[in-house]
Amino acid sequence: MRFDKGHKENTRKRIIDVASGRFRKDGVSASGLSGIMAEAGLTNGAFYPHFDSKETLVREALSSALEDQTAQLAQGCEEGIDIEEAIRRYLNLAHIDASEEGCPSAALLPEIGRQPDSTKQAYEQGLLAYLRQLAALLPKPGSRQARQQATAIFGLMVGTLQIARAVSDPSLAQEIIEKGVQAALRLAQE
Amino acid sequence: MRFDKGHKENTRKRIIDVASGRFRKDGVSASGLSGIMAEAGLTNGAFYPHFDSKETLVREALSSALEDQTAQLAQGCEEGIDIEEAIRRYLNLAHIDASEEGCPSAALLPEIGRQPDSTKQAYEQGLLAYLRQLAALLPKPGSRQARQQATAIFGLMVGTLQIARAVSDPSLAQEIIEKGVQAALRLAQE
Amino acid sequence: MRFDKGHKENTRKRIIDVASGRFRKDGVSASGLSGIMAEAGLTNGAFYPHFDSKETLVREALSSALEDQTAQLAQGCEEGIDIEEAIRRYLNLAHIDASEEGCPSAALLPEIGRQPDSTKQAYEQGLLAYLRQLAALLPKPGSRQARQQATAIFGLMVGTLQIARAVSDPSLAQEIIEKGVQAALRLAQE
Amino acid sequence: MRFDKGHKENTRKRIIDVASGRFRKDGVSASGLSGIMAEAGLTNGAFYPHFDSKETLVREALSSALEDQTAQLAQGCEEGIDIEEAIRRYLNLAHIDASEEGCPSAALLPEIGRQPDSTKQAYEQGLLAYLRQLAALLPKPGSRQARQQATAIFGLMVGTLQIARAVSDPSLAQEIIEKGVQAALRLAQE
DNA sequence: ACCGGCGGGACGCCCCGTTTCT
DNA sequence: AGAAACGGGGCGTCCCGCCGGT
Repeated sequence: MRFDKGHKENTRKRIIDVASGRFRKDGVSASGLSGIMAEAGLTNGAFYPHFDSKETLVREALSSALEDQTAQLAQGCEEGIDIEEAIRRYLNLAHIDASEEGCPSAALLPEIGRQPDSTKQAYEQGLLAYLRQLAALLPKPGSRQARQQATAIFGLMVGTLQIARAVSDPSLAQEIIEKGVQAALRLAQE
Repeated sequence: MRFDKGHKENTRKRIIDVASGRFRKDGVSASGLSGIMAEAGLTNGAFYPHFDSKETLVREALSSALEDQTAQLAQGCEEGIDIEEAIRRYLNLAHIDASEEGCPSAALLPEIGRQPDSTKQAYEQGLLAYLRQLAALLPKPGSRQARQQATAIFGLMVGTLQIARAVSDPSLAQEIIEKGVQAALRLAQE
Repeated sequence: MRFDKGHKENTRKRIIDVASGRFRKDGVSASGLSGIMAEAGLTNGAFYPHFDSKETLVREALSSALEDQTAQLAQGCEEGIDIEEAIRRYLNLAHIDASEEGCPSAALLPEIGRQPDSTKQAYEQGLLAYLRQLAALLPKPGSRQARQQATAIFGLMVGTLQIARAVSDPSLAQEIIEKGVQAALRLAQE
Repeated sequence: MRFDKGHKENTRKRIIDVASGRFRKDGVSASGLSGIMAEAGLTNGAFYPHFDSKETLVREALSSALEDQTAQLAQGCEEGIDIEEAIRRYLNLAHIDASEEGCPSAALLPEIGRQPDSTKQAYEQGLLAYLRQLAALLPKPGSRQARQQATAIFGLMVGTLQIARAVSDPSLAQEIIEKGVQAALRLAQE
């Protein structure tokens, strides 16, 4: 039946998931609501009962992507991975092409910087949660130093991944990735 | 005749300069040609005698911005700055807000990654020139190692600047910037 | 049972009241059903059990507003007002801004002229009732002449109020109103 | 040839003429730009080089219609018509159905009252010009009294025409019109 | 022949009136 | 009576080409 209890929540989540992927793949301003709704199996008219505006969807999709990312890392932690493994999972050739499911920061940071403050706040929250998780893998987990180390490592990984995505020569991209891994490890060993 | 020789070149350059600033400020897909042409003091119709399409303009504006950035760094080298000063000039509070005249990579990387290959090639060229210039400030200038170090440092700086731009709390931004400077220095000292 | 008998009637009346105000304030075609239902404390889905379509609501809301207007005038008659007082109550500065509760004719006449015949019939009915009430204040109440006089006086008042509402200079509006009062009195004195 | 000198002015005027008719026929908010542009033989994209927004078009179309109306009356004056003839030309059965080419005030007044101030100012200007022309037909042309008389007469005519348009019974409409003519004449004879 | 005025479609986000299923 | 979605249309703006004027 079409209108179960919880149906609306499911639909809403589906829209967010689709948007979250599209935004990362094509960018926010290049992603139209029609395309998102169509991929979610809905028509344009069904958007506004769920969200006030595209801006709201951006905020929610961003938060959702960041939460997923943090959850994935937490999952890794439970599997007992160390910081090196975390870095290698991020700076990974597969990650270059899978922007749709990849790091929202690497895919969207400059555009987030142009969003209204409410969106930036949502990003900030998600980012800090992720950094806490990342810091947990460092030598002195929980310390202020660890969080700052995590920040720098994350900055390096994001920039490196973006550069690797933006060059046209795949072997150059690979080289950049590898060098990024080494530098990240160095930043982690202190 | 009505138009001096070189008039067309000047016009073309003006368009590129304006576009270069707008793209960095608002992003490529969010910048309309009308706005660019208007800011350049021209009408829409004057665009196509100069460029095949928006894509071409993106390529040219990107190259232009990268050349400017490289030239600025070269200027710094002639002034005798060291790598620390170069890093501090890049990771600078002023740079957070001046995206219009700032680093095109920090402003546009994810979008460049979504451009056609010809644009990525143009970016790659400009990037490599910039990295050569940056490597010249490192301990063993010219070495392959220096270039790879430069790549990592640049990745870190780009990522750090973007993150600082995307958070809503200015003091957090400042903290991120500072920690980025220290990490970049560490990457440079080996 | 969940709903008192008469609950449906109450709800229906509430929708009509809200619509009646909104239509006069914003116009029919500029008033959306969602807004009306929201103001009535209901959801969109609750509309169609009460009315076939927006057109039906327009008809009912119009009749309702006209009846209110007639009732108000009847009330005035019982208070013993004369025609001059009736005119002054209508052509009143307060009436300029209170379109939401004011004369539906002044607020909606051109739009009524574009409605389907059924709506026009409803308007005609309400109008004639109002004019009968107005004619009762004239020298020869009940006579055919009185009704025609009332028609002319009402036309004058409606047009005058509309013009006063459409000019941007408040003092000009006031002047128009005053001159309208005098002209209406002259039409009444024969 | 398509791009003569003055071509743009012609196009602009054509859009205004079409809009002026549509607004009077269907109302402002019920008239879409697409329909207007299509009737003008153009596509949607051609609208914005001519006008900033629909609001601007409304203002221009309104002014244009008022000027036409004033010019028609001036033409009548040159033909030597008297005030009675002017009233009869306005309160005319043909005028009921020809709203597209008829009095913009009768067609649009309530909607004008809901427009932004700039539009109301444009209306006010056009209205005053028309009233001056109408006052020229009264006993003491040029006097302040004549202008105020003209205002009242115009209010009466506008209201009467609107009411005649809004009732569904044609014979009732005719009766209203006739009574309106007589009342207008009475207002003029003082 | 260069330049640019002007128009063409398509699509952006937003919201409408309406229907269907619970 | 509510919940949810539909399909279409609102205005605005996009990128781009067809032509005349200088």
